[in-house]
Amino acid sequence: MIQVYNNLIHKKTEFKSLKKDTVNMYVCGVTVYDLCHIGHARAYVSFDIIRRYLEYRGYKVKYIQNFTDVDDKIINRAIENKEDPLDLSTRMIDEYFLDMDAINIKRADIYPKVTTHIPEIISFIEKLIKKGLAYSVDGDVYYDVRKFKDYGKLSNRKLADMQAGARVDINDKKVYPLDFALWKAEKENELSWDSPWGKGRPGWHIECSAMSMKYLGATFDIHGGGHDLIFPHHENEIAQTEGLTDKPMANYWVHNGFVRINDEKMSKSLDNFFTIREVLKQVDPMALRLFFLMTHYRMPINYSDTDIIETSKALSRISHSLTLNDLKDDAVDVETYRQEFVSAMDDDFNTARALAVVFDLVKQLNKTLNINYQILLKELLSVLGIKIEQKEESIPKEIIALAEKRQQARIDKNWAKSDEYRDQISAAGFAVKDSKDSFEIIKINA
RNA sequence: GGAGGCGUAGCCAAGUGGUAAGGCAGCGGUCUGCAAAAUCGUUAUCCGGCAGUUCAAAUCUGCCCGCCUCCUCCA
Repeated sequence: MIQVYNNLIHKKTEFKSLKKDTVNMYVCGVTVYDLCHIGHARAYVSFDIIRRYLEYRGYKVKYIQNFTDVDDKIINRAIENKEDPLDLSTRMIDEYFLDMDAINIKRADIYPKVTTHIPEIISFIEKLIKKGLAYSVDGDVYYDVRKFKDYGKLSNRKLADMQAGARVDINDKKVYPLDFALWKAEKENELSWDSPWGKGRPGWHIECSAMSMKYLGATFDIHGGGHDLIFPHHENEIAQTEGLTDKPMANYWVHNGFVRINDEKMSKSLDNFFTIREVLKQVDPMALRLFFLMTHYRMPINYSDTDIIETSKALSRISHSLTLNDLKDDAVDVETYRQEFVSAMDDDFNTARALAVVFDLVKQLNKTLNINYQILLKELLSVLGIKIEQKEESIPKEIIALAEKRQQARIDKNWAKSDEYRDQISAAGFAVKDSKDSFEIIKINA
């Protein structure tokens, strides 16, 4: 039995999909105005794992993830860059895939974009107005938050308490301060579309309601995103969709914890973020993935160079045991390991626990040299999306020549000479690993 | 002010009533000319503090201390 922590009710419950063998999930994607940072990486690794595990357990998963390709940030950045906003967003989508492919995130079934769903968005807004949940003012359209009785149910807050916080926009057009924009009237020559309310563009939240409705229907199984999306984004999505349909939008609301730097939230405004590609210059992409998996997805995770380097060492332990060959094929009990893995993952996708099984398996494989452990290990790693490829490191000819000279010195038992060559090789950034009568050269990661 | 989370070995991190997973580092052994790499073994009488419930608590209750997030765009 799979248990999932549902943020709507703040507890773990048994996972039951609407349709027997299918899971429909929608994960909020990125606003494409810049390169992705490792916070994004964590989010999409988390949901990639959920998706992969559900598939492993026999579900057919339909996975939708949007791109927000029109919003203030994109427009502002495009102005700074003196480039067309849609060129910017298109470019960043390509960059997104480059990063996510590197960390082995399975592609979503559909990546809907705001700019290609304007008619759906407009029609959604029209229905909300018709139902009396939204109103238009001077070309803007706002959601009338007080008309939706469940407003605040996901983030567990009351309208009155939020006003006390008093950090809401002061905007004369709104009837009530917490009302939010569904449609924004065009500002001087900004990117805009025709609508019943004049030229303009969609507000942020409406896209997810309109697009999830289009691809997954009124109610779907899992809605995911970062912890920071709970309010206002997901709260507003619920208001829009459930206000319109009077049905639950999603049965399970799942949110991943933040990546922190020095115990503070990593964010662009604090300027303490690392992009995915910066990190991948330092370590193997799978080390980054493993780093996330070592901590449960709902917990905050502190990022540091030291920690990620430790993780690469753990990763090499796994990769090494995958390279073992000439293994025995005696019958061994492999099922116990598989069951432990499944029970860990069944428990709200507890990858930290699941990895303990993986490492036990590595140890068992090293000890017994039995191929059946290796087969299972490969199976479990693929569920976790850890793809280990035997990289052909290109070793420069001169390094090989040095190593060969050293090997001759070893045969001659000329240890002084041999050590000298080894020093030269390591100075060049390589290490020689000796075995009985041969050697291997590996590149040392800086 | 309102809502929520976290505090477990040197570091990272699971564990939510039955007596502390796993990783990294450290230590000891194997291998090696010596190393490195690899490998095997080992490493918390104890879970922020105090009180309480219980036969039994890291796990439940109360209070306290420390840290973080959300309430504005944000994965």
